[in-house]
Amino acid sequence: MNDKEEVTLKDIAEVVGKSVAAVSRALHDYEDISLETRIHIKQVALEMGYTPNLMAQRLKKRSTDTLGFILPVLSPRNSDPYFNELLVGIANEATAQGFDLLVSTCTPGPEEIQAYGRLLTSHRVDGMVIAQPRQQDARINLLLEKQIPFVVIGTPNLQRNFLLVSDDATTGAQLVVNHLVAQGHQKIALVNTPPELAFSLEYLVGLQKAMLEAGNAVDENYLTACEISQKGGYQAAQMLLNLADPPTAIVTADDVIALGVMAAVQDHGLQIGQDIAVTGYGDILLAEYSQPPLTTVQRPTYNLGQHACRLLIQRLKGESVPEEHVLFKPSLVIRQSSDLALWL
Amino acid sequence: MNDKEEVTLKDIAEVVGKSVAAVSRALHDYEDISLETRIHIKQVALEMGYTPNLMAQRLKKRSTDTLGFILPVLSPRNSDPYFNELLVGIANEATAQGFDLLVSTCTPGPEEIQAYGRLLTSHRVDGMVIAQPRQQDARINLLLEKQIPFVVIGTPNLQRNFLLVSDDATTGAQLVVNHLVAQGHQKIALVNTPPELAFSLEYLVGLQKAMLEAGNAVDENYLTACEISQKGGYQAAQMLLNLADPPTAIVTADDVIALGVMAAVQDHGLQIGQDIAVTGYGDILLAEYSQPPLTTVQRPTYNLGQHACRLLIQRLKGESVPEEHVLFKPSLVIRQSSDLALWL
DNA sequence: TTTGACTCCTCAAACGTTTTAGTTTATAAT
DNA sequence: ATTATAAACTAAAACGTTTGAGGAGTCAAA
Repeated sequence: MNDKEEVTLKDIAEVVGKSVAAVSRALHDYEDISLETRIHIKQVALEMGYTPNLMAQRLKKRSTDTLGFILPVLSPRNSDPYFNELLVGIANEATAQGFDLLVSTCTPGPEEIQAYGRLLTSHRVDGMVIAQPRQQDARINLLLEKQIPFVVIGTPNLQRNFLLVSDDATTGAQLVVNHLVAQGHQKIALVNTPPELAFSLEYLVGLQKAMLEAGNAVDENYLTACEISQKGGYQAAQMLLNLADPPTAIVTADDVIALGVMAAVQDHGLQIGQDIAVTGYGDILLAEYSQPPLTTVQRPTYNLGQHACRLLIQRLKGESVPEEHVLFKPSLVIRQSSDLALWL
Repeated sequence: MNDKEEVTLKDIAEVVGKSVAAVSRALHDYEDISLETRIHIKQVALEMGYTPNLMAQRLKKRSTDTLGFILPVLSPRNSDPYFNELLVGIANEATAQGFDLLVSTCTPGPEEIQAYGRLLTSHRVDGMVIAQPRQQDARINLLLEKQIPFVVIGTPNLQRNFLLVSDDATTGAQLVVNHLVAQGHQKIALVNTPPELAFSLEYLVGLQKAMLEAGNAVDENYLTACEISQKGGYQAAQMLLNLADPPTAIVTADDVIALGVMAAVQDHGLQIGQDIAVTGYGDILLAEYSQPPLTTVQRPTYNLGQHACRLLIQRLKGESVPEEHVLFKPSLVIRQSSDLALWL
């Protein structure tokens, strides 16, 4: 009846006529409580609708069974589908393992590190998930310094001792370039993600490597970058298309950018996939339904999140983590934005 | 040096030679501690790098300053941009107000209610944010029954005593239909969201009302619905286009659905915006960059999340909440998918 | 000298657990 | 009759904080 009164161990203890300690031990299946009593206590606990007070447990155990994840947000409206899929992967795995997930947002920049500090302070979380690492990542330094367990979801070009789950951007870029070269393209331009991202370097390396192997020169004017948004892609593409000698293919380092590029190309009066090829990276759901459908590199985003979370929890539980670095291989998804043969 | 040792009130008390109680009171600016002492204690606390142990505070205060939000996820890959924008709005506001946000995921269905139960149990969160309410919403019943504070982000057609922030789908639908009628359309079809959503009913009502006012008959065959995904929209559109007397305009209740519809229309060899009009709802970022740009109803998603969060926190803090229901007015964004004049 | 008021502080309980170090009782071995 | 062993439990401390009640000291008024 008395809905608002929480049932505590003490209440149970009174009912069964045992000590609080006995009740606690019984519920945790300690062998030094007789089986009979254990069963009885559990029964009573169930009947009384007992649920342990998490805060008390956490205070005592000095751990929170909670992970933290900070969503980088460029602007209120702008949120990358990549992070959502990642978030779902992380959240699902955390839930499956009985962990809570604390999500915060912040715009990348100087205050970002404060947001992290806030979360790390006061035993709010046991560990953190870091996405989209940068070349010099203050967040990683902070976590290393504070000795908070964490896992990074990013690219393998980070050499440090921490858990890392990544896709292989270099290979991804090579797959794209090889495909375009096979389609007869020589004038291949790049719209990369911002240079401070660890990803960007790797993608650029892959592109250059593949171009070199194909005996294709890399035109400096063709190498651009922009923030990860349609707008950024749109503007970058405009620039490329206005060059004296415009490219015949535009490789982008992100599907969201590619969508912007495609809009610019179309506004320029060109036919995507016929006059000019466009490719993306990530294979977000929209890639398949864009007009025309976008050739892109499939990144196992959900699995990245899931696996990262799993690794982090393993480490938190003190289990030995089999591999510190896990690398997912990308694959190319060829659609009409880059393949003439598909237009028939 | 001793990095891992947390500074506690006791440590400070020893240093300043006062009691733990005095330190606690000083840090909370109690008047019964002399100003001098207060300043001194705060100074020392700062120097020692004291941060309160949140779990201890929460245990004592019996509140967590944490909100819960459960992301409905149709499938691992499929996550609606709407929820992300909502999430960002909620998370930003929560952070701004010093609240934590616990995010969980679940697929709508029978186990969903367990996910909610898990979060509500054990003082994990002080309040919940519910999005995308349904006609008979078990979640809302659960929360009412358990007497947990919550806010619903949805549509105003829910008559109950709880905090509610909503956009006006009925008006949104009317705006769309009026626009299409003005464009000369008579054969207007609807691809609605699933009927169990509170939103769907309201959208349908708006559409019917506007049609009636325009003296337009509503053809039963034109009224369809599907899950919120491109695929769903694609299939629904295929059906509509294969009718003996296909519509000249397809109104959808969600931008994501609209993107699928557009793909189907194009695969059908029709020119969107010229042969047939397509509209969406939500004005997600992609709507502007789709090909052609999508006419849609602008929903202030970020603000919905932000405002809902603000209301909930107000209630949790015991402040009186000015209005129980807040209604945001939608506006129509006309783009080429529905307006011939824009094609010149 | 008592009384009261005021200032500045301390005591100790409380929040709900978990866990260490026992205690009690019964039974078995010496 | 003593001692060891085991089984089934309990008392109490601990986690770090907050808070109501109260105490010591000072000062002024009666």
